[in-house]
Order: sequence, then C-alpha cells, then structure tokens
Amino acid sequence: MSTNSLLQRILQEHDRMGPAEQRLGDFVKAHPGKVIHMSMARLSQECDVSDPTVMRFCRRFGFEGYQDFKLNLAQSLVPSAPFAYEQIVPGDSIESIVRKTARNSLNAIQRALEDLLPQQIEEGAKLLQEASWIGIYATGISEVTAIDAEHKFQRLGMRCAAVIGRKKQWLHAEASRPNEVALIFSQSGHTKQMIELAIAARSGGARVVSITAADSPLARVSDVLIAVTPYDRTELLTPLASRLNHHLVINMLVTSIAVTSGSEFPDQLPALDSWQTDKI
Amino acid sequence: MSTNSLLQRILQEHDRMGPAEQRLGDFVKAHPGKVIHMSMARLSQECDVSDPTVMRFCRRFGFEGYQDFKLNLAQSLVPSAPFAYEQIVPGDSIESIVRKTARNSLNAIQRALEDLLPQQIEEGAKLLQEASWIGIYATGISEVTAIDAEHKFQRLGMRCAAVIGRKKQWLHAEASRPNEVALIFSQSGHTKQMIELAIAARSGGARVVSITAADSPLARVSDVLIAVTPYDRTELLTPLASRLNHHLVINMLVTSIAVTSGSEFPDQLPALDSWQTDKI
DNA sequence: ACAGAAAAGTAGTTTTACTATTTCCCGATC
DNA sequence: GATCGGGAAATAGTAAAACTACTTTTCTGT
Repeated sequence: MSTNSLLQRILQEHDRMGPAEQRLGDFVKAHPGKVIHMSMARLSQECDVSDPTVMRFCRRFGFEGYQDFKLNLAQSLVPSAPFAYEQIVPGDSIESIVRKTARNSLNAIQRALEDLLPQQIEEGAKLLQEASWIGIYATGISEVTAIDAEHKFQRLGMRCAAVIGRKKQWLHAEASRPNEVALIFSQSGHTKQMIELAIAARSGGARVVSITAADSPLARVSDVLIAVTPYDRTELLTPLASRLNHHLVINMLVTSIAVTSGSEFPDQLPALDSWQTDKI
Repeated sequence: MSTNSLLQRILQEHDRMGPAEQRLGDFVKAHPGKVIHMSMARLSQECDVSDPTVMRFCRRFGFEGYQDFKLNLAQSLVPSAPFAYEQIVPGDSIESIVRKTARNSLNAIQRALEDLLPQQIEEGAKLLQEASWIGIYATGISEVTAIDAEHKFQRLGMRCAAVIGRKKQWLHAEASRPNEVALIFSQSGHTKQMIELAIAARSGGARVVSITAADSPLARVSDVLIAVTPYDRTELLTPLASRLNHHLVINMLVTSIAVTSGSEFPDQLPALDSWQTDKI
C-alpha cells in the first residue's frame, strides 16, 4: 500500500547516505520510541554525530526540521499502524484482553484492505446478482458467517439459503442447476467437504463463488475466487480476526449488489431492523 | 478506558478547569492538527493565555510538558485523520466500496477500544461463567450475533442456547430460574421485546447481562451492562460496523472466561475447527 | 468584608532547534 | 605527487523555544 511507514523509508534510503547519517538511521530504526523523546543534541551525541547532520538527515526525507520529523515518526509508530499480532496469554488482565482483541481485529482489517482485490468482489457480486438462487455453504464456526450472509442477501430480496450440515449440503449441492450459485466460505480452502461440494455444484451447472485462501484446492475448483489471505500459524490463534474478513467481504458484496441494482441508500438496507421491532 | 483518546480526556476534564484552560481546551479540540505544529508561544497567544498556563494545561493530563503533550496529541489523531464515517453513495466504484467498508469498520473498532469498560466485561464474564445455563436473546440482524455467541460459548463447554423468535423467547424467559443468565444483544436498548424478556428472566431469578447502549431502558433492567455506544444518526447507516462491536464483545467475553478458567491457550479455543473437518 | 486558596500572569533562565561558515576527507586531474 | 574540487561533516553562533520561580489577580467561603 502507498502508506509507507517512515521507518521503511529510512531503510530504503540507507545506502544513499554517508556513514554519519547511516549511524543515525540505524539508531532511529533501533529505538524509534526513544528518539521521539530525545532532543536533537542528545540524539546527535548518542550517534557520535553533530547536530546539523541530524538536521540534514531529517530534511532528506522531506521534513522541515527535526521537530517535524519527530512528529511524523511518532505518528508512524502508533500501535495500530503496521503492527504485529499480539498473542493473548493466560496471565493477561481483562484490560489487556480487551485491548489485544480490538487491536488484533484492527490489524486483520488493515491487512484485508491491502490484500483484497476489488475486481474479485465485482465478479462475485455480478454472479450472485444474476443467480436465480444462492446456496451458502460453510462448516464449523464459519457457519455463522453463512447465516450472516443469508440474512443480508435476503434483505436485498434475493433468493438464498444458508445450508448447514453435511447431509443437507450434499442434497442441495447435488440438486444444483444452471443459473444457481454456490457461495462457499472456507478459511483454509483445504476442507474436503467444501471442495467436493464445489465440484458437485458445478457438475449440476451451477457457478461456484468461493471466499477462501488463494492457491488453495477450493480456489482451483471455483468459478470466482475472492481471495482472503489466511493467517499464518501464530495468527491462526485469533478467533475473531480470521473470520472478520469474511464478514467484511459479505458486506462489500451486499453493498456492491445494492449499488449496481440502483438502490438509493446502499448502505442503509441492512439496517432496517428498526422497522420491524417495537421500540419504547 | 485508559487508552482514551486525548481529545476525549480534554472534553471530560473541561468542567474541572478554569476559564483560561478551557479556552485552551476548546482550541485544541477544534484544531488539533494545527496545534501539533505550533509553538507554545503561538498557541498561548492564539488563546489569549500566558504560556505557563499552557504548561499547566499539559501537566494536568499527566504529561511532562508541552512537547510531550504535542507528541501524544499527534499520535492520538493519526488513525483516520477525521474520524468521519464515509458514506457509500450510488455512484461509488467497487474499489471505493471496498475501501469505505474497511475503513468504516476500522473506525468502529477504534471507537469501541476507546469506549469499552473492561470492568463491565469482567463482571459479565464472571456471571456467565457461574451460570448453569445461558439463554442468548436477540432480534433482527442481531440474531446472527446471538448464534455466534452460542457457537463460541459451546466451544468452552458451556451450556447455552441462542433463542430466536418471539414465542420461543417468551417460553424460555418465563421459565428462567436462579443460576441462569440471560444474555441479551440489542443495538439501541429500546426494543420492547428485549426489555420485557429481561424483566421476565429476572422475575424468575435469573441474572441479565446486556450488551447494549448505556442509559437505555434495557440497560436499566439489567444486572450487568456491557455498554456499547451506538452510532448517531449518520452512522446508523453502516450495517456491519454497528454489529461488529457486539462480535468484539463476545470475543472478549469468551477469551476472558477461557483465561480465568485456566486454559493454557485462551485464544486458541475457538479455532479448533480443524479437528473436526477432513483436510486434503 | 476579609482571609485564604486557586488561577493566571510577569519576568527571567536554560535549553533547543536551526543557520552560516569552516574544516576535513577523498578521488580525479594536470 | 601535489593540487584542485566537491561532498560530508563539524564548529560556532543566534534567535526562539520550553520551562521555572515568583507575583498578582480572582474567586470562595465564613
């Protein structure tokens, strides 16, 4: 993404700098959190460098001076930006659970924003929109995702159903016919049941839209793939974050369909609960 | 929450300050982006205030001085420069739908991180953990949230059920007895059915944990409130964002319960799907 | 109305960021 | 091989910034 962190730019510029400025760069990279609380004098001393050199170093990156540099450095350090998954461990306080959970979710969405390909969403939305019926398939905890999708598509007046459970899924997939779409959610794209469902649905003439990992077996047997990069081993531990992106994709699909079908307030549609329930 | 955005803290402290410091506070709130590039002298002049007053103002919030204050201010405004919700409009391209959806979600989580009170999560988790059975109630699109909660609590081996539909909900709520907990999800806290369910459950001896807006009718009839600030009119249009925070709360509850009950890998629990499904 | 405390301001000191100029280092040139 | 030249860095100096100690003003309560 275009929002290159300042620290990365320092790394890139490294070879184009003289030795004194390199020492500066190394120190800033190593202790950015310290630097923002240091004066120019202290920093220059720490790196065996004179303070006009610090000045030149800052200007090199397009800043007006040291102050301006420090401010931007501070902003690029802010926890939410490009930062790692924080594992939750047994001793954690409630407060840190709250913080870590939220931050991990932020992290997940940020990654999604960088990785998602709008074109895939577009293709998926087009197929879904043209379908006469949509079967929504998932297993395990992704079932909730399927139910969520069902709710939202039905709001748009579309014919669809979340199909849960092995036997039911088989029944529906084998009865597939042209003009229908099978929408499949799978984290890894390696789940046997889902791959077989995709194949069954296609042999009946239906199209398959999968929200799953790129380069997975499921991706290869789908007509349209919406690639959601799964999390590597460490990050797999996070329960919400991994599923969050699937919900995001659903929302993007729903909104896209609403937009292209000419709704005036595309993002209002799924929020109509208020009409159906009595309030006091 | 301790990670309260600086601007919010300024707002909270407003009444405890003298008129000069109030002028400062107002200016900082109005032009935070300007302030971070101003010197103390310029700021004090702009607010008709002497510069030791600026000093005192900064120290009031626990900072060492003006510099330190500016640094933290800069960090607190980094995330999405203006916190504004970006409405999706009919003409939007797929790409901007993707971007806006993701950014609105980020925005929602960030707000949750600032507003959520860990103590409420803690109280909620405690009650849920001690319950002999948990009834999970919701209507409309929040039903998905209820199902999600059911899935996750069951992973922990807890006895619970998502109760969907008016009549079923009545049956269950009226049969409530001590040691049971009713877990209620409601965006506004004004839904009649939910309030009545809460009252019914309590009169049967059960405790009520609500995830809803503070100061709402539902909040007032609950034993434990987990306050999730609802979105004002403009932001109500966002379908995912408003519900997202309820999912976050569920996750925090599940993790908290897992931690306090001594699980070794608290954040791994809800990710055990792999055990149940065949992979290829 | 007046004592006492809180709030804000004045004046002064130290530190800081930044500038202008000079020195050093190193490779190419005659 | 001394010299010239150009980039990299340092020295020295300045204006302004941040911070402190102290004084004055403005409330508040008896």
